[in-house]
Amino acid sequence: MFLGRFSHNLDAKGRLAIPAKFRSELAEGVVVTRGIDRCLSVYPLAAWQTLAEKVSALSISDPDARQFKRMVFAEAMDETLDTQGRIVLPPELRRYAGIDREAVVVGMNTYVEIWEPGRWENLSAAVEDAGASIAQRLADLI
Amino acid sequence: MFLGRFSHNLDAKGRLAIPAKFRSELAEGVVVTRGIDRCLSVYPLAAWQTLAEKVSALSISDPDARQFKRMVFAEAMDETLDTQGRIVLPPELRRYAGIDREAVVVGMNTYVEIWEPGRWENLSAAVEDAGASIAQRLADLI
DNA sequence: GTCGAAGTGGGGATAAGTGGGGAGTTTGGT
DNA sequence: ACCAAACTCCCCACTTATCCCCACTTCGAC
Repeated sequence: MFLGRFSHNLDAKGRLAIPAKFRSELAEGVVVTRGIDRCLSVYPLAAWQTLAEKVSALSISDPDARQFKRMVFAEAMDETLDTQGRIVLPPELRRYAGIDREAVVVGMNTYVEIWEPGRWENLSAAVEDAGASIAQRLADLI
Repeated sequence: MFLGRFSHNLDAKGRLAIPAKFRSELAEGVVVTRGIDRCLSVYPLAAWQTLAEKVSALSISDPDARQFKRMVFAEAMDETLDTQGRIVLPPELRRYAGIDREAVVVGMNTYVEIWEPGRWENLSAAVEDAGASIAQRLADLI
């Protein structure tokens, strides 16, 4: 269960410290890949594997499905936390998310998202204004 | 589990270094053959055998199936990694994929694809804007 | 204030990618 | 049958990147 928001810095080698609270659930390994809205998604290994099976099972004869498959697997990286609880963000993924030195690490219950601070600011500001209506729309789900 | 995208160079002898992360899963031997969309496919030996059975079982009376069968088996090469973790790409397969000096090695979860860099660029540029929808589709699978 | 845990930063050992030399085999021609 | 050319495969060497480890700093708790 990943909860909370943390601001951490990348070092010169592109390493990002994972919040200590998250580490035990990610100790088996993680998969980092592109997320929605230009963030990065970090999945615990077990969660990724169920996801990967579904993607792998897609028809090979459908060109769209082939392309989808390629992007999912080619842009994903599997890693393990280093002894300090950090992961390396490869340059391609940093570019995709616009992350330079600072990053926001966000718990999303079953997985973790990583954001460029400015982008995170914009989105959460937008949500605050629209908060009432969004909440109203989604309240029925509870 | 093959994940990620790597740019490697062929040497003058047509050898290609397999990313170190992939080697343990390919140590038993590999089969290199023509892939879809003018790339090359590299299968671990065990995965190839199950694939070969399926292709073998295709109807011999269907002309398309016969032709597919020929393409798969006639152009396939079985190899083992050399002591440096490299494989040789035979000239016919290089010509098929348009590979000269550089190549992109792509993890596809259960197997590996090898691309000419320009061709890979084109394909990924085509879906670059679709990146968000890919992530969306991925999210829906969770 | 002190202690401990967490975040941050860098040095050095180790492995990976790349390139080339050379022994042993095969191939094809004379 | 012999030789020469081509090929394969193993080994060595160099450069670069990766990872592990150690050390400093900051922050919160007691």
